[in-house]
Amino acid sequence: MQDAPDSRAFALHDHAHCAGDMMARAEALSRDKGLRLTPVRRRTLEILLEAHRALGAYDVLNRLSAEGYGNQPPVAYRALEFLVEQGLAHRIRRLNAFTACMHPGEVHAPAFLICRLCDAVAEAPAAPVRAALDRAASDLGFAIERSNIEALGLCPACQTGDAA
Amino acid sequence: MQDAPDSRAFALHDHAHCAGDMMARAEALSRDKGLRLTPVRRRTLEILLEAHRALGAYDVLNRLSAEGYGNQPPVAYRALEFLVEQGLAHRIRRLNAFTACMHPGEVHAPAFLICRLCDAVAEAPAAPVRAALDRAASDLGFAIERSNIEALGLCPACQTGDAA
DNA sequence: TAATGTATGTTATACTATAACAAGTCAAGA
DNA sequence: TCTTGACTTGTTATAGTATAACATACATTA
Repeated sequence: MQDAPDSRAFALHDHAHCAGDMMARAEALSRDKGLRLTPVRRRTLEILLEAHRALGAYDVLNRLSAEGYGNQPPVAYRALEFLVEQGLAHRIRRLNAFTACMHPGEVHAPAFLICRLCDAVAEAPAAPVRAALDRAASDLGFAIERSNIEALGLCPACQTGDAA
Repeated sequence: MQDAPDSRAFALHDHAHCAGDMMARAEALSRDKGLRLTPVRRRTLEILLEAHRALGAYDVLNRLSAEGYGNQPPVAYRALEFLVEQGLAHRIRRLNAFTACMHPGEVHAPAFLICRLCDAVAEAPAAPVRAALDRAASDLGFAIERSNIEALGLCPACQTGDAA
């Protein structure tokens, strides 16, 4: 969980800018919704944005505790849970990890594309996927509240030099 | 992980029959592919079919060891891994659990509908979902090898008496 | 400022999963 | 038949993930 390339949408871009932008959006969102984006929570989100890849709860915890926050699991889990509930982060179950949301505030049902070689995680737009899923569910009379759509495979970069 | 109603497709049906049918298909599949459906593996599949819901690895392990098989985690994990690889069972990541596949042999990319009240798990046909996911992935140049599509919500039964 | 709800910190423990090695099984070829 | 090699099972040990429960601190509002 410590070493993976800095790639999220499998494309080069300006980290500092996208991270700053996300933080600004998170601030605005919290203000609007009357949420408390406390120091631990804010810092947790920053950590996810800086890492720019999926981090395990204990990775986050290590960083938090190194900065003077609590050093027990619930500290990280609670902050992460808050972020996920508010749509500021996502949980990648396949990796037992968390990642900052790249489209906070927007209604979206993301699909995650996980490269099995480099561990990069991309948040793909998945409105059509979610629509198809809703249809499949309603055919069975099931009402979806939340969904996890995750795919494992090879990112563009790893397909070319495909060693596996 | 011990108490949940016997429901998979949110519909009444003949367990004994569907379980027997699945075992027969598993046998045939193994013969055809030259696989070794050993006693532990066979029994593990039967356990999943009998439970008729998602079971944790340790639930399976308890049952196996009660019947004289090994009582250490790898025993269950290996049998379950085999079944998943052969398409005879599925792993439900959201529940850290496993469930027998209801369509072994057929090519299918299932979506799992998980009721948050009664924990029932349905394997929904999801070809259109998978197709949409493939499209979203290929737009980003990502090649999907395996996918997990899971949704949390309310099953038909729990929607009516909705206590939550 | 007292009361109330929320957030954080801590202790302890529960749950999930795998690495590594030993021993047994089985089938194919020497 | 014997042996080899691949595979399966069993076991020990440990790693990794997650939450319950309680105590303390903070913030908001009555």
